[in-house]
Parts: sequence; structure tokens; C-alpha cells
Amino acid sequence: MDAGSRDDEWREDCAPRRVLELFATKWTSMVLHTLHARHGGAARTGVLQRSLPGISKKMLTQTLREMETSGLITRHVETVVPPAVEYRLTPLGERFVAPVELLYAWGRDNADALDALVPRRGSRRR
Amino acid sequence: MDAGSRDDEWREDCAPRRVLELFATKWTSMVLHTLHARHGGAARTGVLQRSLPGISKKMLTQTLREMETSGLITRHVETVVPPAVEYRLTPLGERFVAPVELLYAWGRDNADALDALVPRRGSRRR
DNA sequence: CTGTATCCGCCGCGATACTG
DNA sequence: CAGTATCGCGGCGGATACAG
Repeated sequence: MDAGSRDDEWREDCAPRRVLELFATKWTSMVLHTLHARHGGAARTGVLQRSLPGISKKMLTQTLREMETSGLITRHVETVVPPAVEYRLTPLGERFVAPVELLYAWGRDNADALDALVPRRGSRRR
Repeated sequence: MDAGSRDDEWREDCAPRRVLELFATKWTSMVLHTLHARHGGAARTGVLQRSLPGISKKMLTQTLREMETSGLITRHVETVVPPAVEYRLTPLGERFVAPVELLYAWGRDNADALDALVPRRGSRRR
């Protein structure tokens, strides 16, 4: 079972690619993590924004919309004044937490190795 | 332990961010996976390119360089004619395989759910 | 409070051509 | 076979202003 095997094609619409696209938007995994680890799976817009230093309203909304489209979260609107919107992890989203957390855990465990070897991505020589 | 906890800051240079940057380059995880699953941890340039349909020489080289810089792989040059270059997973790289594989596995397990819910990233409503 | 609409710089990445 | 250099497009994502 070497180079000839066809059990994992790299087509555009294959599962692995789909997953990677979830990371294409920079904030997706951080929103997921924050929603889970800091707020037990549900939180309102403002709360999320305060929990994610540096994110803009635009990217927050955009990221949440895409996550909703992907079925990772749901969006509930309370028709009151002022409006209150709550986002909640779906079962699919909650199952996605484990892989993401493992990724983060790996980062923590190997932070020193990365510190020593990575100069910095995107650093520009002049 | 709510919004006040400080056990996971989102600073630019924190571990989680570092990990996400490894995915900033589209092909990184696929090269990692291919190197591990198809070639037992080591392979030459040409072999990798054939195993990754759609990748260009430019992106292959660029991705490999960044992975080398991050300490995920090593680069061995055989000074012969024509030149033969082999890339090999480092211990750090091999440890990174598990989280990535789990991510991919999640994609496979939930491919149907994604099929049903994801219209397509970037699709624009008018 | 939540969300939308522009303007715009930066950069990932593909296509192409050339070197050793 | 392995790698570099250039050009160009698309899109992420930040800043800002406006709306319900």
C-alpha cells in the first residue's frame, strides 16, 4: 500500500480539504475554542468579541456566519430592544472541538521547540 | 472561570496562534499527511509532487522550506547528477501527525453532514 | 447591541519561464 | 530532478462609517 493506493485522493471536494477550509478563515478555530472553553458552548456577540482581543466586528460576524453555514453553530435572535443574539455549538460543532483542542494542546506541549526554530512566518528581509 | 480567566490569552505569539500559522500555507498539512501515510516519513521531491495532484513546484518548494524552518522536516541533499533531495519528518513533525490525522478523520466521519450543510465557502448571496 | 457596506493593503498561490 | 524568479489575480481581513 504505497504510492499506488487510492484510499485518499486529494480532490477539491474531499473530506480533508473540507476540513482545511474551515481554517481558511483565520478566526474560526479560535471562536470555536472560546465558545467551548470559556462559555460552555453558547455566548452572545459582545461577549465573544470581548473574549477575542483583536477581532473586528466585521470578522466576528463573517466568521460566525460561515460557521453557521457549515453547521458548526446555530444563531438565535432575541427580538428585544436592544437586540440580543446568541450563538450555540451544534452537536457537529461540539464534536469538532476535540480535534481542535488536540491541535492547541500540541502547540502548548511543543511551544519551546517552535520558539527555538521558527524565526517568524511572514518576516520580511530588507 | 469565566471571561476573567487568563489561562489562554490570544496574543500573536501564543502557542495556539503558532499552530494555526502552520495551516496558513494551504499545503502544509497535506504534505505532512502524505509524507507520513504514503511514504513512511521520508520522500524525494518528485515523489511528493506526484502524490499531491495539483501542487506546483513553487508551492511544493515553498511549503517544504517553511516546514523545514518550523522544524517539522529535515532536508537532505545527495550531491549527485541529477541531484536527489530527500525530506524526512523530524520527531516534532511526527508528533504533529496525530492531531492532523484526527482532524482528517473528523472530516471523513462527518463528510455527509458537511455535504448537507455547506453550500460552498465564498458563495455570495445577492 | 448587532450587523452591514466600502475602501484598500497584504499575501497566498497558480502560471510561466529559466538555471544548474 | 530540484529550485528560483516574476507577474497577476483573488480574497482575507483591518479601519472606518453608517443603520436597525
